[in-house]
Amino acid sequence: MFSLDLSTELNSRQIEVVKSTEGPLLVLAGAGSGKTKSIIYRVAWLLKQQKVAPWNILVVTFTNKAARELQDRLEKLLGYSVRSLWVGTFHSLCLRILRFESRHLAFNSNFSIYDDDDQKSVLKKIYKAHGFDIKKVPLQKVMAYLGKNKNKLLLPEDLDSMDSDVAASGEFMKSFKEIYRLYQQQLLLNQALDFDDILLFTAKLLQSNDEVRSKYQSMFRYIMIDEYQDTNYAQFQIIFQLANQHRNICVVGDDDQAIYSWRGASIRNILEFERDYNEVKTVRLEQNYRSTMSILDLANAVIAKNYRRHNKLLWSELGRGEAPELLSFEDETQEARCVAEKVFGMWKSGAKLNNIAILYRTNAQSRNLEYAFMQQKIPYVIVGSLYFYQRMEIKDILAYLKVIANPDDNESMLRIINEPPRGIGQTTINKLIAHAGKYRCSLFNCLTYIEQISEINSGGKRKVAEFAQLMASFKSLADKANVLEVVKSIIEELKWIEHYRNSKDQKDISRAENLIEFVTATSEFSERFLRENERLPLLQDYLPHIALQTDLDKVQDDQDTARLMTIHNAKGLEFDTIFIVGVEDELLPHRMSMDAQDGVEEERRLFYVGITRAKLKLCLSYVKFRRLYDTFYYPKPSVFIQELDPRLFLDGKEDPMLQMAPRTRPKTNKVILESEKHYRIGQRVFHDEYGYGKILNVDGVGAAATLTISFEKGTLTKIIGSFIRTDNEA
DNA sequence: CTCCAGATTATTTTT
DNA sequence: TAATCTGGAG
Repeated sequence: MFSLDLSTELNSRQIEVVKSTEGPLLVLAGAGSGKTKSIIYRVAWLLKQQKVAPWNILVVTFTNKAARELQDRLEKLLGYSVRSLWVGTFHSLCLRILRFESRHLAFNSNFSIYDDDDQKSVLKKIYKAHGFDIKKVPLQKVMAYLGKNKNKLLLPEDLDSMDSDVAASGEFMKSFKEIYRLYQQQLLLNQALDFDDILLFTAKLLQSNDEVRSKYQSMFRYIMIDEYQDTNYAQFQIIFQLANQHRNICVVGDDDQAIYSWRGASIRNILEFERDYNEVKTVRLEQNYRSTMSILDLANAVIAKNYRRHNKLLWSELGRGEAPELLSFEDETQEARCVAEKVFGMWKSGAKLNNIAILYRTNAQSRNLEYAFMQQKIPYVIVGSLYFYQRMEIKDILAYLKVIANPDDNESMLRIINEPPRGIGQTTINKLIAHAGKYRCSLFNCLTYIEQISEINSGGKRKVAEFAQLMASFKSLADKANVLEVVKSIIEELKWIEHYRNSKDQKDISRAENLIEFVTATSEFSERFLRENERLPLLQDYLPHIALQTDLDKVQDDQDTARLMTIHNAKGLEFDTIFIVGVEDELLPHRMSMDAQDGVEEERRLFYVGITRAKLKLCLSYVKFRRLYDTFYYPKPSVFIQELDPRLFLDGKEDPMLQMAPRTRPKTNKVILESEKHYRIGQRVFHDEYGYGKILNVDGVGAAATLTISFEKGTLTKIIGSFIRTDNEA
């Protein structure tokens, strides 16, 4: 008889997490404190000891990868597979609910899912059709606001009754509301949801429909949420609704690792869990099983400077270890070269490259590193830079699949109607769009009676008819055949591989390879689906799965290559050796986040996340000279370092840079000296006549510099530095 | 449709 | 600075 041996595997706090199954439980789990392990044992305990049925348990993770890993480790522990357990991301959970409950919605169950690119292209069409000015209503800002509002569960009609957002001026808000309304209308017409809608409509459905709510409430007797610090309001509401009957909700997280507030995540959720749910039991996991004490001392010292946090102190029994190193370099090139040399040295003395990671704040920083690694001939991979499913050719074939499953999806239809080129030109397409708009039908629908559309000339008609026939044949295949057959058939019929292979462009060659990889991925899905469900995987089974996949995260783990990535991407990972480069003011903390206290605190958490990835060795570095676009400047070491006791670092000797002695340097063209520099790109400034604005470019030095400034009232102009004021002067 | 030149824009991005 | 996007011309 299987029994769970908790005491040999877990510490007393972790056991408390496992056994406190009834009522709300808040687990404050520091970095590396074995929280995933605790969750896994908790699920196993519920299943084995409490005899809870697997379908009564819901575990929500933040990434597909984490979900898969959790499921795998659980099955390993139990020794058998538990299929009916609900393990997944918020989006996958919500997608399942929405598809199943579609009769309560304005969408049919085959709705498409739009990613950011699709979203952008829908918005652009709205701009064009309704004459919105991209200068006055920036697309970026609109997209950010769309997300913000949806994450707060605010639909266009909710905005009217509210006072407009303080940060946005009246005119922007007026246009935004209109665009938001039109955008939702467009999505409905296309039978599509964007990522935020998936959460939004699930939350709304659970709030408004008693029948649906109580069905899921009674189903989910035990709920566990990982990475609770990164949940947003919509996710909070979903969980709040689901947990309201049994109230056996366990949230696990670390407020110190909240680094996604700019995506709508609210640190409030974890800070105020105790207020949201009464009679909460709180368990702190502070013992770290990852890093040596000298690394944890640094981590503790860094994060202690934050105000808005639950107090925690990490400790481990792994010994003091080597003290973190703090290095300074002349410039980025030297920094990159030295990091590469160090990595090379470790590699030669037997270290595994896949135990080494180099972390940076912005993607742009990877270039120097890549170059240095290439020079040293060190194998490396950049983690998470290019997303497989975001590639052009992959999005193309996905668009085919989407249209076949959901004929109302005009957005995808427009993407493929002439891809690969089949002689259906813009003129014909415009006529089709006009016709579809006039008769309120989908483009797909128009294709089927193309002969009756008099505006289109006979050549166009013939081409369109051919295309319509092709799509019809795909559709009938998709109704009954394995999705793998559908994918293969599309690629073959369109002669896609040949099309790319015949091209002289190197990019097209790799596109052909990507298509083949897509077939492989489909085939893997098909096999697994057959095994688990004992029936043929249809297109409808594949699309929801694939829509939520971001990366084809396989290969990498086993290859012995050094890892380069942003600090954000390093979250949840661990390495023997960590380098963090560019630990400078205006880079970490990033200049764009330095205006607000909250922004700086989040940057500090980001730094903390980076530090706590290291198991044995940590090396931080900054440079004295850096280039930003066409401007040169002398950065200071990050405040996050300056505010620390230097003895936390190797040698502990005072770096001259850290004492901030005034430096004298030869004047070079375009170089802005620290002592003279008053203005930086992105800085917020004030002008008596124009009001507040943001510096777009700095030409020259000090008060005499010519500044290009975009003022919030809409003026864009060049001004001599002495005519404006900065916040520091105010 | 395709190509080129000028314009534009540059933080992070679990889904 | 440099990469990507856009629109107009051919």
